[in-house]
Amino acid sequence: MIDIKLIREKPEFVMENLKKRGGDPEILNEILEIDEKRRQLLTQLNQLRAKRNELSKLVAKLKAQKSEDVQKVLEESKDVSNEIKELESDLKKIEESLNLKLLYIPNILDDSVPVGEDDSKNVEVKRWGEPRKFDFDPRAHWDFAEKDWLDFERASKLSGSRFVVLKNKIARLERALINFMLDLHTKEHGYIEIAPPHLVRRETITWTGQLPKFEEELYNTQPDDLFLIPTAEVPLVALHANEILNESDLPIKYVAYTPCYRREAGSYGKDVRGMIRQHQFDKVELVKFTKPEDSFEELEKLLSDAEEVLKRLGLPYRVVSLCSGDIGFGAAKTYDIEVWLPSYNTYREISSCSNVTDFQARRGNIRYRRKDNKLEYVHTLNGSGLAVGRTLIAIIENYQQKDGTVVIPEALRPYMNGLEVLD
RNA sequence: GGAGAGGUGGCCGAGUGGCCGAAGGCGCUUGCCUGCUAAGCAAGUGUGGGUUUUUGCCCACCGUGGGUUCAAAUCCCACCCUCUCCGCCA
Repeated sequence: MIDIKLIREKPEFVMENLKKRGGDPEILNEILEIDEKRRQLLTQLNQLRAKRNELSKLVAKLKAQKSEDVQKVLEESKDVSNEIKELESDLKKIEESLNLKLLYIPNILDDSVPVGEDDSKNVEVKRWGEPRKFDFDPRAHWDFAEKDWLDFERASKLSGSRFVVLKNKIARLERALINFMLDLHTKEHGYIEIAPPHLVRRETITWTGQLPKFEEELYNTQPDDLFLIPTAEVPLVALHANEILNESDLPIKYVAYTPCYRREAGSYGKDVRGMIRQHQFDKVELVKFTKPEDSFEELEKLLSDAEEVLKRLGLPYRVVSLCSGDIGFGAAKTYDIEVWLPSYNTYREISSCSNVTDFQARRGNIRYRRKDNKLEYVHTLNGSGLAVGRTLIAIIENYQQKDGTVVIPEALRPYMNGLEVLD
């Protein structure tokens, strides 16, 4: 949620921002119109309420004096009260419609975000590592299904398309990856490990921005109206909703491993082969709460914490800064980390690191008290560190050998009981 | 699922119709005091909104939404949430 005052005071700025994202700026005019109406009504209402308060005091006073004028004042006050009731009901409707519209406005972009319509305008920031040259035809990860590692057929028997069953040593490698990532971020990067709920309330997921706009992307459970989390970002950010944090506690850094559940509505036909795009995937997520003045610096650190995972695994990657048309709804700035995948002969997203500034803090009312006792919204940041399923794919594809076996990256061997090769 | 208790400011907690935006305590800020720290003393300290050039003025907020009343933290109704005990259960 962005500040209504910003829309009121700099409408052309907010409009420009919306255009850069490819949104329709007309909604802003609607908001301004409703806001104007709201303030008029509020002024009128406040005057009436002031009058009622005054008359009520007068009643108390006259009653104490046993004055005969009481009856007249009571009647007048009753009239005022009725008028107030009507205006209050009008105001409520107006505020509901205003709030709903505000929930659909995306965050303000940082100046450094490249302007462009789609992912072709994303800007590469850096590269690390060299894509390996194969002296044989490398297999795509789904070709390893025949080794009885990945079972797509049985998965679809159980759950439909976009699910996979991991078997044997690959299942174990997945578990090793999770532990490796959690250990790295907790022991070396200073994150606190959290094991959050995977089902959350409608309210919770509104705080973080996935609702109301992206409901069709989420799995909803009935009859309790709980949502399966699409990312651990949701419960991690919501941990401090409606709280006032201490300045001295910031930045707060959390890491959590969870499965993520996404309906992937609107991505029909995309990445149908293999396990690149699944309805359920494992992810280790990083979340930070920071002071506003620190958030962009913390984004760079968050990015580097995520990059470190790929460096230790020896997987070549590049970092791109997402352009205005490709960046997410709540983000002010986003870096994607893309890992080299031989099967696609290109880099594919494996992590997304964003500074959400005060967008979620406003929605979830997450503030902190400065030394001068003033309250201020924190900034929230999130990033994958990393998407585990895609990391698994990257390892299989990048570390495969001619005989169909896969070398285990050294950093993972302690988590695999010293095993060096998957066969 | 059954029975009960409860949701008040950053925290704890008092408050059953007007004198309550709310006692008291803790915490925090500032000043004094003190070799240092701690303690002590004094003052200050809720949030949000509208309006205003400023000082200010006004309004709302005691889980949420309705209702009763001239007037609601306080009375009534519904809902949400938390806790305790019992049952069931990994």
